[in-house]
Amino acid sequence: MPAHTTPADAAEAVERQLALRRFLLPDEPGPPPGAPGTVTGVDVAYSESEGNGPPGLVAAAAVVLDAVDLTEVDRAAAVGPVPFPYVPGLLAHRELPAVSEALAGLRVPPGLVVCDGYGVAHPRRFGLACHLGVLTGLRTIGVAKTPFRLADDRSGAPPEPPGPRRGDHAPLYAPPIDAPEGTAGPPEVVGSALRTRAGVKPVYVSAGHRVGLAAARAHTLHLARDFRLPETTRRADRACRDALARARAQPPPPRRGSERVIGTDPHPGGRG
DNA sequence: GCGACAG
DNA sequence: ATCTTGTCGC
Repeated sequence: MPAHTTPADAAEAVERQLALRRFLLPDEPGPPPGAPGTVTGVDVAYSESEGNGPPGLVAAAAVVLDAVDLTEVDRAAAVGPVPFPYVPGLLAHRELPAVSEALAGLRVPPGLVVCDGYGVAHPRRFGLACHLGVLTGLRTIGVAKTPFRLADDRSGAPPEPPGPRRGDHAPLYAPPIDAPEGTAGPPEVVGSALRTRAGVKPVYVSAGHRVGLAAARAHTLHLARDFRLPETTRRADRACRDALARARAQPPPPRRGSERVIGTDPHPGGRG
């Protein structure tokens, strides 16, 4: 699989998604939650691009946990200039260059990768979790903190909330994609609003690469036993913030190719 | 045309 | 995501 190159604009970014989507693999029986192995969390943090001051930076971190006791096994980070503007539906092009770099820096197999965002619960069924999976070949799932407007109607109505108990879940629907010609079939289930803790807002789970929705939910529940978010996401969030803080304190070293800077593509382009 | 819109 | 004041609770 070719390395992710930064699209010149939104149209090109969408084309890239549609092309890569062909390589997305379906559910496959992987290690069940808690089975011996590793599970990895990835996340990114940004620094403000203050006019003529500091350039916009994106720091990514990958934290590997022991799948049995959730203790940390390894971690890696990467920092580089923000390669693409924030556009709903195109998040992968903004975050994945740094995330891939961080994953490449790990010394142990990542196992299942838990992303902070969506998988197939996406306008084109190719959220960042799917994108990362296709790029790396790793098994991935997406766990987002807020709902995405995928409603089959324009009411703007949020997803139906899941039941009140931990483990309760409700379907996330989206209009059919790949509809031949106005063949607007029934809405499809693309994810789940999952209650990981009683009395707390749900998280939004969707399948990524080589992992189905049921397995994605099961893993999420296992990783989010004591908190609303998966332990993987919590650790990665902390790690990328730390990495960003270190990068800001120690600006880019002289050009000697020692510290690899990534995403050097200028011309981010804009929206439509 | 206008609003909504993962992180 | 990031920026912020303030409040509640262990």
